[in-house]
Amino acid sequence: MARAASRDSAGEPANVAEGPRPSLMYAIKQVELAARAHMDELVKPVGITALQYTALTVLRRHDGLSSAQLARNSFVTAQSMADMVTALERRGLIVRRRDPENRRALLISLTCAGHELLAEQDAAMTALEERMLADLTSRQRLDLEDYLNRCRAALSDRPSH
Amino acid sequence: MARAASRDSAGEPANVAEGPRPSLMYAIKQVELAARAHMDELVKPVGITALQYTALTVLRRHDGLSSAQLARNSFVTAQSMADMVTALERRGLIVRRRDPENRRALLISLTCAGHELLAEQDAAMTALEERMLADLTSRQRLDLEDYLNRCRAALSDRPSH
DNA sequence: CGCAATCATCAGGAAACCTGTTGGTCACAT
DNA sequence: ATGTGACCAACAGGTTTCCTGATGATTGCG
Repeated sequence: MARAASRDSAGEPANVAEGPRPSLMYAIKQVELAARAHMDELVKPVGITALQYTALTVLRRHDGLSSAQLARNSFVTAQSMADMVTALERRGLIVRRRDPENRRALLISLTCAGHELLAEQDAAMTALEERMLADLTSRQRLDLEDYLNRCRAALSDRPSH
Repeated sequence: MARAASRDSAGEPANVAEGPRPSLMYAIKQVELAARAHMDELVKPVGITALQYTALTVLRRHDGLSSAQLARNSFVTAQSMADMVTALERRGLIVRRRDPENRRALLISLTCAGHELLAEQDAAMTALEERMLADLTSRQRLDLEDYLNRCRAALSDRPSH
């Protein structure tokens, strides 16, 4: 394994040349990296990556998305998402069918196998999130989610008018 | 461009099959993805990626880290980090020298060019973070940082004892 | 009808990961 | 002092994820 952050570079070291530098974006990235590392270990036995798992959960919530919509949701190009979609399709976790109302698009749905795979992971993922939030009160968790949603909205494009 | 999340898959759509599913890890990931997309656009003219930029900022705060320490900080293997380190070295943004007290390790430092590159990006990065936090009060920003740090700590290895 | 926008996809390539292995160095306990 | 194990860097070889650029099919609209 040896993936976990050991003790050396953690904590607050000695030679910090402090400044009024962006710190919150870095804090978010650190939490995301740590969470993703744990997620990767959880889903590795199933043979998918944390990225693929996330895409599957998005499809569970929003059945019938197209590959292009999925790509925008993850801030990648349609070509990048196509790689992952074909991989998931080859594994039999999703199926695609022509949109009857828009013959350009292929709508993606989870297969039974896809639903089952997600269901098997739910408990572990909930436990992981619970571990992450263990130090926070219910009130603080709600606030955190609210703050994060506001950050996401603020970063949406559409600078003005 | 065309990288920004358009309006279709955003917002709260119709067919949400809601459940008590992990939501905060997903919220964090979404903010990180959005921030990274913006960062990538900012540093693209300089010819580095958001990942490389982040590594440089880590080195600015902690001069003299080894490649292995850097790897742990980013939750990747030493081999993965080696790719990026050699890229940054080839570009003249960092230098490596043998640790006099531990002849295994190579300590990494920013070059003048590396420091200058970071200095040029500081204003834009601060502006980006300000935009992200525009909707939050000072108090809420402090709370958000505190909550995130607690999440990161809770995800650190060392389950018990 | 023509034209721009959108979706999927092919081609080719770069970046960022990985496993596995080797050799050098260090700490520590036989 | 001699293992032995942990650590660091690096080489080899490979996969996944992402990119730009181009193509063809479809759609909506002026």
